[in-house]
Amino acid sequence: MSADPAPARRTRRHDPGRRDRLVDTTLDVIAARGVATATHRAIARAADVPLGSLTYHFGSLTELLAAAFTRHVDDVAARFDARMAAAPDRAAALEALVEHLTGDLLGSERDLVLAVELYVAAARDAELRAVTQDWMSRSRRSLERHLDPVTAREVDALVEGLVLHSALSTDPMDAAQIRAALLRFAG
Amino acid sequence: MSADPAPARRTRRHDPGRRDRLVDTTLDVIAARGVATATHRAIARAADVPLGSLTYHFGSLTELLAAAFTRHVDDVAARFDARMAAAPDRAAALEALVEHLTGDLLGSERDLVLAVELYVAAARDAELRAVTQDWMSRSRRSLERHLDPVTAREVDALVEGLVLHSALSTDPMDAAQIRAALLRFAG
DNA sequence: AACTCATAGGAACGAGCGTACACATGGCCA
DNA sequence: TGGCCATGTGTACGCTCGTTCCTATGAGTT
Repeated sequence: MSADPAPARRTRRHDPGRRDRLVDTTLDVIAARGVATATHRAIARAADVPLGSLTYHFGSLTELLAAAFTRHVDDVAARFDARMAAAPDRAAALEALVEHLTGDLLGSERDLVLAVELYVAAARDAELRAVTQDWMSRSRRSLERHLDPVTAREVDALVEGLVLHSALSTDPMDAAQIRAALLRFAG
Repeated sequence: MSADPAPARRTRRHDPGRRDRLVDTTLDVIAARGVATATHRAIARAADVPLGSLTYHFGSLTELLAAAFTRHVDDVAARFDARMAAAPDRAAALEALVEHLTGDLLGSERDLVLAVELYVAAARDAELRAVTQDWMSRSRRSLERHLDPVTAREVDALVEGLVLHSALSTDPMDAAQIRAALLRFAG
C-alpha cells in the first residue's frame, strides 16, 4: 500500500479515444455497483482522469449514461441478431434464443446486471427509456426472422420476465427450466 | 397565493397513527415521482410533518421504504390470493389471473408504477430484495392453488415480464393480447 | 398538582453531488 | 517559428441529502 502517487501518467495531453474509454468505464462502474453510484466522480476515479474531463466530453451525466447504455445495447442486440440470422429455421431459432438467454445474458453476471440497471434507469428517464425501447424493438425484429409478430412480442415479454426473475430471485431458474419454458411457449 | 402559513395545524402533539400515515405518504410519493425522489424531505413535505419526525419513527430511510413496500406487497398479494382462492377450477383461476393482471396491476397506473419501482429498488438493496422475494413466493403459492409448481413458476416470470413491458413500452400490449399470451402459455 | 417521558419540532452538520469556469498545454497550420 | 484553439485540468460554487441533536410539549400516572 501507499504506492507511488500515479507516476506514469503525467501530462497525458491530447489523449485520443478518451471519450470511448469513458463510455467503457461507465459501463464497468454501472455493472459493478449500479447506476445510482455512477457519478461523475466515481467514473473519473475508475478511468483515472480528472473530474473536468467528463463534463468536457459529455454535456451532462445523463448524456454519458445514455451513451454507455446505447453502446451496450448495440453490442447485445447485434450479437442476438447474428444468432437469429444464422438460424436456418424456426426450431434452430428457438434453440439460438435459449442459447442467447442462458449463455449471453444470464450466463454473464455483467450483462444481466446491465440489463436490469437499464430497466431501472429507464423507468424514470425519458432519454434512457428510448434506449430500452430501441433494444425491445430490435430484439423483436430479430425474433420476427422466424416467429410471427404476435409470438415474437409475447416471447420478448417472457424474456424480460426471465431476466428480471434471474436478477432478483434467490432461487433462479436454471438453463434447462428456461429452455423448457421458452419451448413450451413458442415451440 | 401567499396564503396564511399553515394556520390549522399548530401544536398537533401526540398524533396517533402518524407512523401509519407516513408509510402511506411514502407510497404516494414513490408512485408519483419515483423511489429516487422519495427523500426524507419530500415525504415530510407531502405528509405535512417536520423533518425530524421521520427519523424519530424510522431509524433510516431504507427502513421507511421497506415498510412502505411491505405494506403495498401485503395489499396486492392478499388481493391476488383472494382471487385465486375464490376460483373453483384451473380455467377460472387463469381468468382470475388475467383479471388481476390487466385490472389490478396494469389497470392502475399507481400499482404498475409501484411494482416497477420496487423492482428498481430491490435490484440494489438487500432489504428491499427480501420484500420482492416475499412477493414472488406468495404469488407463486397462490398460483399453485390451481397450477403445478413448474407452470406456476413460469407464469410468474411471464407476469413480471408483462409488467415491465407495460411500464417501459410505448406500445404496450392490451388486455386481449395479455389474455391470449397467458392462455396460450398455461391454458 | 407535580412529575415523567414518549413524542414532536426545528436547526445544524458534514458529505457528496452536478456543473461552471478560469487557466494550462501542446498539436497544428500559416 | 509563432500563434491559435481544441483539448485537458483543477478548483470552487451552490445545492440537496441523511442524520444528529437539543429543546419543547403535553398525556398519563401518582
